Amino acid sequence: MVKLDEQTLARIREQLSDHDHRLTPQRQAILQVLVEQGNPQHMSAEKIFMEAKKLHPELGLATVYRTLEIFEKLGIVYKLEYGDGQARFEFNDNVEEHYHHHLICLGCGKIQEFNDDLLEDMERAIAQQADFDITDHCLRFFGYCSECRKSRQGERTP
Amino acid sequence: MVKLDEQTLARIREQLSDHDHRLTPQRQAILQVLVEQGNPQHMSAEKIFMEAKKLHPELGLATVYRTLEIFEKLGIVYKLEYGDGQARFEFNDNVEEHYHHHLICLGCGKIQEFNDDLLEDMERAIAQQADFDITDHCLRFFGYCSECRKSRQGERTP
DNA sequence: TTCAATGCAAAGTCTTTGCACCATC
DNA sequence: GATGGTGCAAAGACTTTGCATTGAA
Repeated sequence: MVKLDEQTLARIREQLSDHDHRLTPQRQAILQVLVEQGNPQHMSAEKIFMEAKKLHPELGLATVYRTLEIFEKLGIVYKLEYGDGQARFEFNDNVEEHYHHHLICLGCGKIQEFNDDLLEDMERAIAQQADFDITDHCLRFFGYCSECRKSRQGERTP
Repeated sequence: MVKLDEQTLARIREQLSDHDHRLTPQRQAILQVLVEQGNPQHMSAEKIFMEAKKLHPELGLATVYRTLEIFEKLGIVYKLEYGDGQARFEFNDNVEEHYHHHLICLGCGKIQEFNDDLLEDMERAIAQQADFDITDHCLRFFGYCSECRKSRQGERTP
C-alpha cells in the first residue's frame, strides 16, 4: 500500500493555497483515501466518501464532490468515465504526463494500467496533421482478461 | 449530408428482427437523424429526440433512450462519454472496426475524427504483454483546435 | 474579521421504469 | 390474441447548489 507522504502533502497544500484553497482535514482524508486505496482502484465519489468517512466521520458527500472538483481542476486527480453513469477518480502521481492507459475487463470489471510511449508518436503526427494542440488524452481498451477468457470458453454471442 | 439508404435500412431491419425487435416509424426516425445529422456530430439523446420529433412528432424521450439502448447492443450505434454527464451517440457506419478516434477541442467543444492504424500495433503488443483479449477501445485527445489557439494567444494558465 | 469550507437538504440533470394502451406479426 | 413498442409520468442514480454555520488566516 502506498502511503501519503509529507512531501506530497506539502506540495498539494501549496498547490491549493496558490489558488486560495485550504487543505482541510476533510480534504486530507479524501486525499489519503485516493492515495492509499488508490491506483489502480479508480474509486467512485461514493466509495471515496465511504472510505474517507472512516477517517473523518462528519464528512459529507457534497464535500467530496466539491473537493474532487477542485482536485481535478488543479490536476491532483483525474476524472474518468467508463460509461456506466458514474465517474471514477484517480490520484495523479505526478509523473507529470498521464502516459498510462487502462485495460478494462468487460467480464469482471477489473482495471489494469499499462504504459506505452507509442502514443507520443501518434500525438505528434496528429498535432501536425490536424493542426491541433493536444494537451491531454484518454485511451482505454475494453476486452477480457485472461481469467474471464477462461470462464467464457465456449460461449459465443450470435 | 449522408442519406439513410434502403440497403442500410434493410440490414438494420433484419438485425432488429433477428433479435425480435421491430423497425418502427419512431426507430426509423431516430435512425435517420443519426445518419443524416450524424457523424461526426455526436448527438446527445436529447438532441436526437428533438430532431427525430420533427420527423415523428408524437415521439417520446423514453423511446429514444430505449431505442438507443437496443441500437447500442446490436452495434448499430456507439455510445460515447466525454465526461460531461451526458452520453453522445454515433452511428456505426459499419466499416466493421471502430478505428477512428476523436479530437475534442476544449475551447469550442468541436469534435474532429481521425484514423490511425498505429493503434493496432499497440493493441497487439498489449494483448500479448498483458494477456488481455481486446474487443474495443476508445481513444480521445483533448486540446485546442487551430482557431481556438489563435483566440487564446497571450493567455496562460499560471 | 473575513472568506473559504462544511454539512445538510433540496434541487438538478440525465436516464430508466411502470403502466395502460397500440400496433404488428 | 400474443408479444413487442409507445407515450406519459413517476422514479432513480449521480451530482450540484443554497444556505446557515464553522473555522482558519
